[in-house]
Amino acid sequence: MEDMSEETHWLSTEESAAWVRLVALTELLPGALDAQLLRDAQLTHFEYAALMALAESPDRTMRMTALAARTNATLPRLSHVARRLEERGLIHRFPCPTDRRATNATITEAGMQLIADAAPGHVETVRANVLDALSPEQLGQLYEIAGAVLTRLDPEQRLTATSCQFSEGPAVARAG
Amino acid sequence: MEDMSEETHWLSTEESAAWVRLVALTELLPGALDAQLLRDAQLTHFEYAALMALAESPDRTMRMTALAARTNATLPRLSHVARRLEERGLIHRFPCPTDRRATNATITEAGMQLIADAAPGHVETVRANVLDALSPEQLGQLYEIAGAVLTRLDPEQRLTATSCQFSEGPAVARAG
DNA sequence: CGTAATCAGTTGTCGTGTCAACTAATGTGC
DNA sequence: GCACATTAGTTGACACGACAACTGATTACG
Repeated sequence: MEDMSEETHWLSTEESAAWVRLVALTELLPGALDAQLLRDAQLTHFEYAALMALAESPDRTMRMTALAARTNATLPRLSHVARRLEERGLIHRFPCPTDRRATNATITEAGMQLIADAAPGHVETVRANVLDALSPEQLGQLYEIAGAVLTRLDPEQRLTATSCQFSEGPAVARAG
Repeated sequence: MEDMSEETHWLSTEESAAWVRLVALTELLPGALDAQLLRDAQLTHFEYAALMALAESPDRTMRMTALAARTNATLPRLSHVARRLEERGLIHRFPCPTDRRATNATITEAGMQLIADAAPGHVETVRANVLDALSPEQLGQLYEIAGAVLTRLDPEQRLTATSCQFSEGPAVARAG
């Protein structure tokens, strides 16, 4: 019963079982992250990630386009989010001196303070919902598996090209 | 340097690396699924999953509340989606005979036809973006890892209590 | 029983993301 | 150098999901 190059290659029992769980995971995890951050810092996980990206950048500043790539956002989405964050005083936007089309965004002191305050609770949520459930071996397996999948989903590695986010002495905690 | 039960236990390098990749995965995968299904069947992945759940149910019928739990939707969300699907003739809603508060939803023949047509492309997308990147060992590891995490995120196993979705002779293909 | 509490579902409002259109600046080719 | 294409970013209109308020039916209880 080989494929005729038109017949669908349906999922095996093992494939289907793993897939169902992965879908459930991707369905539930974002909501859990958003819920905690919204409750404790009035930030979506996306806003938190954007502020983190700025906080970890040289001069705490990034071009809008670079920040959009880093956070997997479209430019219009980032523009809307940036306007709201700026209205809250968490970031500041100013024209790029070298390219007058471009806009730079900087995280403010208030923004640094907010994510510094929010980071511990966020880390705790990550541990409680994910990391604490995994053995050290599984942590490494997850790293490999997610990396393999991201080769397909994110070939240019826009999202994962990052200086470590919470490891060791966190830049945010120091800065706060 | 033990915790004082108030100090944040920051992520290790390994934890941070795995976490960043998992976040990227959960960020990118839903968009990839939605993009293919919207292009080929004008369905979001959520709508597709809801129709699939109906198709696999006895009598192709489910209570709204049960369908909401099965798809991790709030009832208002499902109500809106159901109205749109009904307007497109893909499902049919009618009052439950035994409980006059309740509403039952049935997938129509047109709905069955649509997901039968959409399923091969969807399976192909799942393979191309995820399964083909993993070894058989990794598939099993993913199953275990996602299961462990879901113990935290979905203790009642609402999302994963499912008859296998695409395995073997798929009910949808038979029915279409 | 009859009243209160709960449950099932729908509807309206609002916040957020997507898409298309637009402005403005930079690069390209002849 | 001057059109033309491309790039960076913003804005407005629309679609979808969350939350709250609401209707109507069922259950709990005294």
